[in-house]
Amino acid sequence: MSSAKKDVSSIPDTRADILAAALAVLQEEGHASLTVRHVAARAGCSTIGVYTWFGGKDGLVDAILLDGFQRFADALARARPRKTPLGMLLGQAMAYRRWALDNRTSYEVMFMGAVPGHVASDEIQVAGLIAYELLRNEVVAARARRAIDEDDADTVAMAMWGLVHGLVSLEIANAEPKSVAARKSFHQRSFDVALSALEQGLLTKTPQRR
Amino acid sequence: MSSAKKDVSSIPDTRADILAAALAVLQEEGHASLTVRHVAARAGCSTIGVYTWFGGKDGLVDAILLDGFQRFADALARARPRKTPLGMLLGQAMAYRRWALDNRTSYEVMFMGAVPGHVASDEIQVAGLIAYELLRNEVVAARARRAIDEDDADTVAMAMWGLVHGLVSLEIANAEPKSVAARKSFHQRSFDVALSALEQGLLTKTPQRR
DNA sequence: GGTGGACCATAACGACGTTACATCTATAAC
DNA sequence: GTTATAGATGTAACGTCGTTATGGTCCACC
Repeated sequence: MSSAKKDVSSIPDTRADILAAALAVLQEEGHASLTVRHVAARAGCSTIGVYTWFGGKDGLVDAILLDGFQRFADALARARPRKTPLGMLLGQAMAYRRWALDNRTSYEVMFMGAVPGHVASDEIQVAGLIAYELLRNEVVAARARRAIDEDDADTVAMAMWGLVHGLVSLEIANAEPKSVAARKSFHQRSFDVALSALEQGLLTKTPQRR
Repeated sequence: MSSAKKDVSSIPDTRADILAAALAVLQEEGHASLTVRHVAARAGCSTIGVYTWFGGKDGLVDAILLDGFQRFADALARARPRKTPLGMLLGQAMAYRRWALDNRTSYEVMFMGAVPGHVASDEIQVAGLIAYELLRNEVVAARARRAIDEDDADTVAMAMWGLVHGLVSLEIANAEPKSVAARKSFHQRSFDVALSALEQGLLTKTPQRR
């Protein structure tokens, strides 16, 4: 701005700066500090930059979500391979929890509605489904090898997702930063028990009526 | 205010008026409209009333939460009795989902952080644990009758709660008001499958290591 | 040189939670 | 009956939020 003129390699500067600043704010200061003014100041521009490049705060958060979903899907896709189809499924569940705990602020924004008034655009909702597709594919694979005895893959995938999401979001919501290791191992254990139970249960045909 | 003087029976008026107005706003207009000014106007007083009787918006939301947790615990306690201990447990899970879907806005405030900056007071967090205790009691009862083969009741209760909360919050988050009945039955089915699978799994000792 | 458009800073708007200040009311003391 | 004290309340304001109207700067193109 004041010193040298921008060189050629940094023409589309401001947009990237703002997004980087927003991600940094989110990670270092939490969602409460994710304001247009603050992000703009950290990016070294005026608030208007957010409106020029993202259309407003909603657009900025959408960009944050897109980034988050991509990193999340990458983490799931890189889950350690297992020998059995059910093992693959459980491996994804563990990768899910691991990523969520390692990326709390992102997870909270992506799946726990941490940004107050935000409603995700259609495009972003589609991006969010990519991770679900990864899970669903493992269900289909497991079913093809008769490791799961339930007709509808979406039903099983949703059951799985709900279990994992629920436990993880309870764990994150309960998180006092100073919490003892005991709390962590408790959540870890609940997670393992729930997953094992689900694994056992998925091996048998589930009754239609209760 | 203008007409007749308040009669003796309505001395502690304003506090109840404000709380009722807040609950009405929440149910009829959603969390976005839950502002101090709006609630006060609906209660027929100035914004200062919220500060006099609740200490601020946080206190008002705490009162809303307290009301919600009580109604929620009542609903769980009134879950239809079943014959088996595991049946009782599953009955509570169903009552949980039923209440959450019938009281979406309350559930969103109570368990999904729908009110932006709100941090629940310690007292409220304790109130929230009452519902958990109901669930935990059923787990203990089931274990006493050897219907569950897992040592730690908290672990099982948390697994159960996580499953139910996760599925319900996904169902609520997905809720387009105009959504078709197909979506509902899909969630219903996922819920049943997950619950049945968990039921099967809880009948057997879960492995410690994976 | 002139022109149009993309980008941006300043300052403002309305709404939010909150609070300082003055007023009003009701009860207690004399 | 008068006065004093404490609590409840209304008005208006402060600071912050997302957002926008206004106007200026810079650059490609004719």
